[in-house]
Amino acid sequence: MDLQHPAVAELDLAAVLFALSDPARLAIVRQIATPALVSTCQSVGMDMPKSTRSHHLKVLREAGITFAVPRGRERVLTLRRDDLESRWPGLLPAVLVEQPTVSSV
Amino acid sequence: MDLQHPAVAELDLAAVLFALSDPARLAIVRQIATPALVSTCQSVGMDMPKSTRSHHLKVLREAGITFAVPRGRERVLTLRRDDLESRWPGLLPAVLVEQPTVSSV
DNA sequence: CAGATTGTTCCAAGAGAGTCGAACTCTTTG
DNA sequence: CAAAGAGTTCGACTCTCTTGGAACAATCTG
Repeated sequence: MDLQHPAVAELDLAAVLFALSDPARLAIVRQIATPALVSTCQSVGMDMPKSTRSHHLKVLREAGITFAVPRGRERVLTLRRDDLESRWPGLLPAVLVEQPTVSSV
Repeated sequence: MDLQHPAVAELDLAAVLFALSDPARLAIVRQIATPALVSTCQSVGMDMPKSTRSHHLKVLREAGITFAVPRGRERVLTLRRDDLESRWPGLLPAVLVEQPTVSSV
């Protein structure tokens, strides 16, 4: 059960974009991005079954978007902000921008 | 055969990321992004059958990434840089950054 | 108008992705 | 050691996406 995180040089843009292109995963990423909030595998995406959540977390991890560090029997999730920033500057911040609600004026 | 381009307010981040997450479409976007080069539906992605190309261009257009203007019997393709920039600042430039080749040093 | 060019649409086949229950591993705790 | 908690993996189902040939629509040209 070794956690495999791709190296920075191995990151693939298409894979990163694909991982972020799913609404459920995008929501998870936004939760992890929330400061002053320690995310674990089960603290995010609590609206879905754990097998589904585990699947999405795997996609994010293998794309190089998240980092999972075991702590006790859980895993602390963080975003690989610096790695992503060094590879595609501005990409992650752009995606994390709060979406403006469509107002009628 | 009316070309439907979504309005800026209707742009969906997940849809945009999904459209960009395909290597073939990403290559097409990079070609269209090339300055001093007028792109048309058949000048891009010449390595694939035209029905496949048409499909990818439709995905990009409906996601709001490209704009197609009829000119004679062809269509001139442009990127909706300003629209995307106003919605997710920095996103498109980040994606268009030239990928560094993985060198062994 | 006939023919060539540009691009779309339709259809079918194959591959891929999302969902989720059930069984499993690993770790902490009593 | 037994039980509970956190995550993963497996398998099956469904749905979507990609691909590409063939037929079609629209436009320019001779």
